[in-house]
Parts: sequence; C-alpha cells; structure tokens
Amino acid sequence: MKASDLKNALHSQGLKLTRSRLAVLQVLAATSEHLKVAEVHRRAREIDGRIGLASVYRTMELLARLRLVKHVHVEHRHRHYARIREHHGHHLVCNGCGLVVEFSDCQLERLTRALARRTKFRIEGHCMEFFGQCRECRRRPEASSPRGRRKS
Amino acid sequence: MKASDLKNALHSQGLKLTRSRLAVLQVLAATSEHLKVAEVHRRAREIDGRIGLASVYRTMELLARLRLVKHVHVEHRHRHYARIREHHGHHLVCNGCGLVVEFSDCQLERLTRALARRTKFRIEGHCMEFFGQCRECRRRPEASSPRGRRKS
DNA sequence: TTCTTATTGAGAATATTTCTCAATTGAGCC
DNA sequence: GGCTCAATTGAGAAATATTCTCAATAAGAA
Repeated sequence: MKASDLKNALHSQGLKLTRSRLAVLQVLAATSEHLKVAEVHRRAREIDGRIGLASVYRTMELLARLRLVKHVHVEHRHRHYARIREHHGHHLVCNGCGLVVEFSDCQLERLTRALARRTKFRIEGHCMEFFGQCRECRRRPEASSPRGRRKS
Repeated sequence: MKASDLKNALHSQGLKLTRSRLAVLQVLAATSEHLKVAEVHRRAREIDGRIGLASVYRTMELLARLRLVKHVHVEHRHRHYARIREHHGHHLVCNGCGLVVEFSDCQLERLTRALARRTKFRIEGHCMEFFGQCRECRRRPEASSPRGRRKS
C-alpha cells in the first residue's frame, strides 16, 4: 500500500490525504503485527508528534471501511487491527509475538452453501482466524515475548 | 445445559453453584441470541434482583473458561456472548435480529494442515463466524428489528 | 448447626471509545 | 504563490465498558 494508492482511494470518496492519515499508514506499513489503537497512536506520534488519539480512531475506522485494515479478534479488551494486503484476506496470528500472516484461500464456499441451505439464512459474510505459535516462537522456550507484545 | 451439569462442572474445580451463577445460566438457557454483558445482567436481575454487574462479568468469564459460552465477534463496542451447546461449535449470527445458530462441522482440518505446512506455525486454534440474515429477517422488509437487537 | 472459603454486591477506579468544537489544513482554482 | 471552502484535526470532556477492592454473605462439608 503506497501513499499514492491511499490518496486515490480517498479521493474517490471526496476525502483528503492528511498528515495523520499518512502517519498511520506508515505505521501500518512498517509492521506485520496487529496493533491496538493506542499503540498505533504511540508509533504515529514518533513520526508526527501532533497526532491526536481521536484522529487515530477515526483513521482506523476509515481504513477498515476502505478494507485496508481489519479487526483481529485475539484480544477482547481492546480493539486490534491488522493490515490487509490481499483482497479477501484471513489472518493467522501468533500468540507469542503477535506476528500476523495473511492468507486468502479460505475454501469456505462449499461450507457457506451447505449452511445457507440448511439454515435458510442468506449468508453475507464470515470471519475466520487461526492462532498458534510461529516458527520463531516455537523454537524459543516459553520465554518473554520478543517483539514486545503481551505487554497489556 | 442443566443446573446439575453446571454444578458438576463447577464442583470438579472446587467451585460453588451460587444464586447468581444459576440466574445467569437461566438467562442463557432462555435465549438463542447473543447478548452483551449488560443485557445478561438486566435479565438476570429479573430473576434475582440482587445480582451485581461485576458478578455477571465474573460468571461470563467462568462460563467461557468452562466452554459453556463463547465470544461472538459481531460487535466490537462491547463484549457479546453466546451459549455453546455443541463441543466444537461455531456460530452463524443474524445481523437483523441477533439469532445465533450453532454448527459444528467446520471442515477446517485440511485447511489447518495446509496452513501449518506453509507457514511453519503450530496452529492451536481458530475462530470462525458467519453472518447474514435469517429466514424471518429476509422476509421482513428492512424494518426495525423484531427481537430488540440493534438498540445499542 | 458450625466452620471454612469461595463468592458476592456496591461502588470506586481504570481503560477504552466517542463526542464536541474551534482551529487548521488539504486541494482545487486562480 | 495566495484564496476559498469543506474536510479534518487535536484537545479535552463525556460516555461506556471493564476490572478491582473489600467487607459481608452464603455454599458446601462435616
């Protein structure tokens, strides 16, 4: 995701590419972890000290609407987001370090059809996430987290 | 889920079957919607007016640990729970009225194995949810919700 | 019943998210 | 470069949601 792509995506909706949106984008581009909003804010401030928390909330919501980020459901205490690269992407999340790996072949079409038939629902979407230990974290004996997750 | 089953489940961990746990259980047994904690509390109070909100939070957490309820991820503003009946259950949630239908044949074994092979993760679990419109809500033209969801 | 301990309710304390509003700034146009 | 105007911002207040604390209560065993 480049700034120019975001600019186009925003522009098509009459929205502006602002300093704080750029900073948030940079933060997201620089990580493959999922981040809570407060952490995005903290990192965005390192790029531009003026950015307010409310703007980060607003930006995350906007990016979610544009399908550039997505909620991750590992924690329920706060809201976590991860970047989306692929169009119909799902996430595999490491419980150890927070690494997020994306995949897109979810192979749920058949299940969706079967469920719709059985329940008479019109199925409009799904969410799916996997979690476990990434290769690095598997090697490491159950120690403290390497990439600074698990803090809160 | 009967009270006696819960009692046994609790007992095996040295826990007690209390008034408030019973009331919460009754609330959950009486609905097939997912409920936010405040709503469980409200309903539990109709059964026993003394129950405190903190106890409901504690009880929901306990029931989740015992795998009798589960988070539902439709909303992120508050925490929602739905009852689990089947052992490895997933949820199909109606966006209109909040109805929750459970299913257990998630057919993800193959995908899990493929992902693990490709990413070198040790995959420890997944969550999956479907959403859409139930049969009733499909019939009804986009009107206000029948079962009182969407309020908050 | 009595004893022990888990559990409770109430309210305070925290944490998270949204709202409000005046001030700023991006983008199109000259 | 300036000008204009609407979108956006930051700050702090407000609203919500969740957890914590602790004395009082009640469940279960004997």
